[in-house]
Amino acid sequence: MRPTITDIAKKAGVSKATVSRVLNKRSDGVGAETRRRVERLITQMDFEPCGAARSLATGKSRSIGLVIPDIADPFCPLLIRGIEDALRSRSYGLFLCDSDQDIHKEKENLRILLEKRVDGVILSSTMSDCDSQLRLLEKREVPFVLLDRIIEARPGVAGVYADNRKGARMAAEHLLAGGARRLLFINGPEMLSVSKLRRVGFEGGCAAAGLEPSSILHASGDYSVESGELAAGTVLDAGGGRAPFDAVFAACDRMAIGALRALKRRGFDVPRDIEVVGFDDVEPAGLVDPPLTTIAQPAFEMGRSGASLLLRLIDGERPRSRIKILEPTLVVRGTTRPR
Amino acid sequence: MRPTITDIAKKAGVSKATVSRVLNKRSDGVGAETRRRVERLITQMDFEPCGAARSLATGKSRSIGLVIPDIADPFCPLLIRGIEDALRSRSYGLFLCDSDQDIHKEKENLRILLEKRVDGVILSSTMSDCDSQLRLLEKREVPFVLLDRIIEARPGVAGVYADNRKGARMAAEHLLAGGARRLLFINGPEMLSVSKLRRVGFEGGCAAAGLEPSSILHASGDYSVESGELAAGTVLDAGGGRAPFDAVFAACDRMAIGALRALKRRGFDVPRDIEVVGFDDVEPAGLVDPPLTTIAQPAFEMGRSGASLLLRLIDGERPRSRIKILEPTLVVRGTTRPR
DNA sequence: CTGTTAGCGCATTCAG
DNA sequence: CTGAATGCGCTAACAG
Repeated sequence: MRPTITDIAKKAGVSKATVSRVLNKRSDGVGAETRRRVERLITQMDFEPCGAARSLATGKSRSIGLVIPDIADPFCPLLIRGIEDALRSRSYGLFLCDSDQDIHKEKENLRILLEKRVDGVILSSTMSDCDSQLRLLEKREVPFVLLDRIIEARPGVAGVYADNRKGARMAAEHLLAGGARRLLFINGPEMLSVSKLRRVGFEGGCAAAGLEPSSILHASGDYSVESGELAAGTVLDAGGGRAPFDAVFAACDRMAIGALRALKRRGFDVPRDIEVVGFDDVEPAGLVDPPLTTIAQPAFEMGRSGASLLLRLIDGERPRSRIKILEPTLVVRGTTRPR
Repeated sequence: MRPTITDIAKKAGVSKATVSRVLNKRSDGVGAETRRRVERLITQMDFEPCGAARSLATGKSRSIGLVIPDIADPFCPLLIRGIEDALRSRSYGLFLCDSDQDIHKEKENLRILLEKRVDGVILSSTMSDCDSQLRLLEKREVPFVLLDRIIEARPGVAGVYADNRKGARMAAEHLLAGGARRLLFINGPEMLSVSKLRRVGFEGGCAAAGLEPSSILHASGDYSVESGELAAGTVLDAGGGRAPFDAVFAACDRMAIGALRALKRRGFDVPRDIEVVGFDDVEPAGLVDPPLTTIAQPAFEMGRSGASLLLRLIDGERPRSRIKILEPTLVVRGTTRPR
């Protein structure tokens, strides 16, 4: 059987309370000699305190939950890395839930997390226009922070995001600076705040440069490579032999990679004939040929600061700024010409 | 405050025991009328049982732990998908731990999981020649299954793997069938069982075709793109203008992609001049140009069956076969010529 | 500095 | 079919 605090106490000839004290590293209340004796026993029997019992007694579980839309998205691992980095020092556990882009599974996952009595939740939601998940969390008074994805009905809640508007604007500016005037914009599902913001930013960037936003060609995909290829391919094929655009901006790298493929398959030279810019800067972006010029999101940092914000909320702090906007950066690679 | 079983019991005018019975869906012991009343209250107050209390009372936590070497490896998400798939139906929680390729962090993670009192552990270990982690688990009698990575000192423990030897042999056969005779083999760290097996398989495949294994050029990397590029580049540059090999097999896709890049940068035409085969079949493999021919591992299935095997062990079953070997498949894409 | 006591929320006997 | 009692392992007052 696993040793319990009682076993240790007996063997050490002290009370459970004393063992508990050394376990929790309380500096006061235990004599140096006693402490050493107990500590020795603890490592000797290699006793590990029962999290469940602790949790029951203290009301905190020392674990948090992470709910993400799709772990297969290469953006996620970076977030998780950042989260783990922030958690490690505090030795918190991380419950991972993939909601598979399904709002029902998302709620179901949240329920499970509540049962597990996680101390807090990091939520990267599948939907922008639904806040019933949040009500659940609030009702239970479980601290949470939104990551990457905004929930529009709740502008004030804690969250960490990239500046999507700005990033998209940077993409527009970069393309325009290269001389492109006929643009194709492949956006993700508009039910995601992220998509909307990127559209607004991109159109804004164009407008600022005197380009009629209505002149922009629009297409949309679901953030997959295939959808990007399909979107670009469709527009291309509708245009007969000549391409109806000379640059494309896709709202994520995967779709940009799809577009790149569509272009190459039809014999266009990227970046000479047509330029391509993506968004995210996930691993595959640097691997395709030519390597993708893209707007990089600081994913690791996003995860890290999201988790540390959550930890602060859990600790009962009331940080002045509960919302953190991270700066995207333009990473120029091979799908745009040198300026 | 969160409602407890006691609150429900009071409001329903029954005892806690009765509420507990309906909570656990015990078919016997509760009248239909009473049951309905309690159920209504439960959803009305939307009460969720406290996992910690349950765990303490029953000795099981309804959650398992997953320890992986590096979540940034694109192979992981697929595993996790499979695991979640198997877990979902049983509504188990999943604790995720990334050990960052560090055996000490791996043990540390295991400790945390033990404290959390997970019902079982899925371990994809960072090292092949170390089994002290396993002793910890065994001492605590926590069921576990190994995933993807073998621990050599423990041939008998439960695990799910791909047939690495066979996969590598298939790679050799494919390359040889294409007429290649001068081979470069870029392997991963030999401290990983997976690497050893792939080497044995590859050399075996060559030998079977009458190719002296000693004639194979060897290089090694750490499973990263950069290391693959470096390895291939070094051999290439040592060979002067002409390549000292006409085909390369890398022990993982990332290194193969790196090799591909090294080749292209030096002006070699893949697959005309030199052929390349990878291993894993992760997402980037299909994205590079030309798309990578590779040996696919059934990662999702690996995760799924690993998790369901673990679940069976947790349930106290003694499955006849505690080891499952999955079949790899050859995926022919663009880095090898048509046969 | 240390021990005693009383729960935390639930499952599980055992009675009725 | 239902209730009362007990304990899971630990922490947190409160005494001494």
